[in-house]
Amino acid sequence: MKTPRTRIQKKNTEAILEAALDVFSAEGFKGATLDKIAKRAELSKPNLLYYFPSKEAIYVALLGHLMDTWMDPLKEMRDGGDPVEEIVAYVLRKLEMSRKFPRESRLFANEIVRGAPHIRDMIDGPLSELMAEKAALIRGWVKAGQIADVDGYHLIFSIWATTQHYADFDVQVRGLLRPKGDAHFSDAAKFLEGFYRRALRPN
Amino acid sequence: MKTPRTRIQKKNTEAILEAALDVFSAEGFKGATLDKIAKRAELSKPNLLYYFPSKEAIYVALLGHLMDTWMDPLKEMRDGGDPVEEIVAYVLRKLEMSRKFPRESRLFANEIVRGAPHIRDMIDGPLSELMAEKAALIRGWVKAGQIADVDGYHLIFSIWATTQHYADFDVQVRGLLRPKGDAHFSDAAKFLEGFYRRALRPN
DNA sequence: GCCCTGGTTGACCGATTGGTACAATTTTTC
DNA sequence: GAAAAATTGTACCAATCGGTCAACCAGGGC
Repeated sequence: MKTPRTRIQKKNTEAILEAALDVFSAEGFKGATLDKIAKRAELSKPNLLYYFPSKEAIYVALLGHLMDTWMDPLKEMRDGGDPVEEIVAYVLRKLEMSRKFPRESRLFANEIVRGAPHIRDMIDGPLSELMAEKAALIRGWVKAGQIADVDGYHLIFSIWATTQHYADFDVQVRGLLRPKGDAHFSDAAKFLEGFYRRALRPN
Repeated sequence: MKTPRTRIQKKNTEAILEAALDVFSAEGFKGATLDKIAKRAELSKPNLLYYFPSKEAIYVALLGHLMDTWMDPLKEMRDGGDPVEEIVAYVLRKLEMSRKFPRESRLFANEIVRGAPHIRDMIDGPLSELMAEKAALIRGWVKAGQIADVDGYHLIFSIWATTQHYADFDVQVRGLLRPKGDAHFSDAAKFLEGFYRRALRPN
């Protein structure tokens, strides 16, 4: 279903993708069933397969749409003002993504844990290039003495890990922070901001 | 299968759990099948169900055995020498676990992402208590001015996230670090050690 | 030899699943 | 408003999966 031609097509494909995101992110690819997706989208199962050729096609459509928005925050980390603030801003942007799009984060996590069978070429291609570019940017900052001596790749890994943790391991975080209720995202922001600022401060 | 009574029982239950760890960690609970586990354990499917009452029982047995060893490194973080070194040592211990037991880490990640349906009581119980204890320990270090002002819970979350990332997202890490080959765990150790040391240094 | 207990298996079953056939219906187009 | 195209639900199929069952085997003690 590449170019929706009618209003009803657009509405239904959107409903399907929305429902599929719900189900796939909660149950994984194998755990999700077309019946569950159909029910949540308020469509019949054959109707799903009228808009998408297969279960896998729905999944791939979701992942494809996701990858771009997932890489955007990193693209915005540029050479400009204070490098430390630039990186901290990226951390907070990424954490905000975890807060606003936890389902997308879990879908992505699921795919990677399973060996990324559907997006391997994305990782080896566009993501790899973006990563190399930003790692080089960080290397430049290090050489200029503007931030502490860190490896760009592992710094970015640590940012991904710490921020996505709040989406992917949400149940654990909430379970352990229960007395504190629901305000843990702003606590996390405060912690990460201070943490990265101290760790990156030159000298 | 609580207490293996014969030699052959012990051998087979171990073979089953080993094979199940392989399959469950790679494909998730739903994605794993008894046939795959049986084949990898070189046993017949009914034979599996002679030793374990159900697929879920195998899974639960794995998780139960895992939780303890997973919490051990944190237990060892005690009040003693330099708090910064104590925390850094914990980070490296945890990273070493990711290197040596990636399947266990992925199994755990899978369970949590899915909402931890089988180990929720473990999280709300023993893990919660351990976490509270260690968070209090960290709070003490902060109040004594021995480490920077950080929240204990979020510090521990960040350690879990950064270290487990190398096991759970192994495919992505390897894909992006490809030119560097396989030695990325020692690079990660160096990065994390410097990172946490700088971020935790008092003042 | 014989038995007995632990261990093993091929054949099978019911439930679920992804996907299809097709007729019925609605919407668009002229 | 009728023909054409797009959309939708009912019934169904083949494959797969977790689990069962009755029969069978191994080998040590008598």
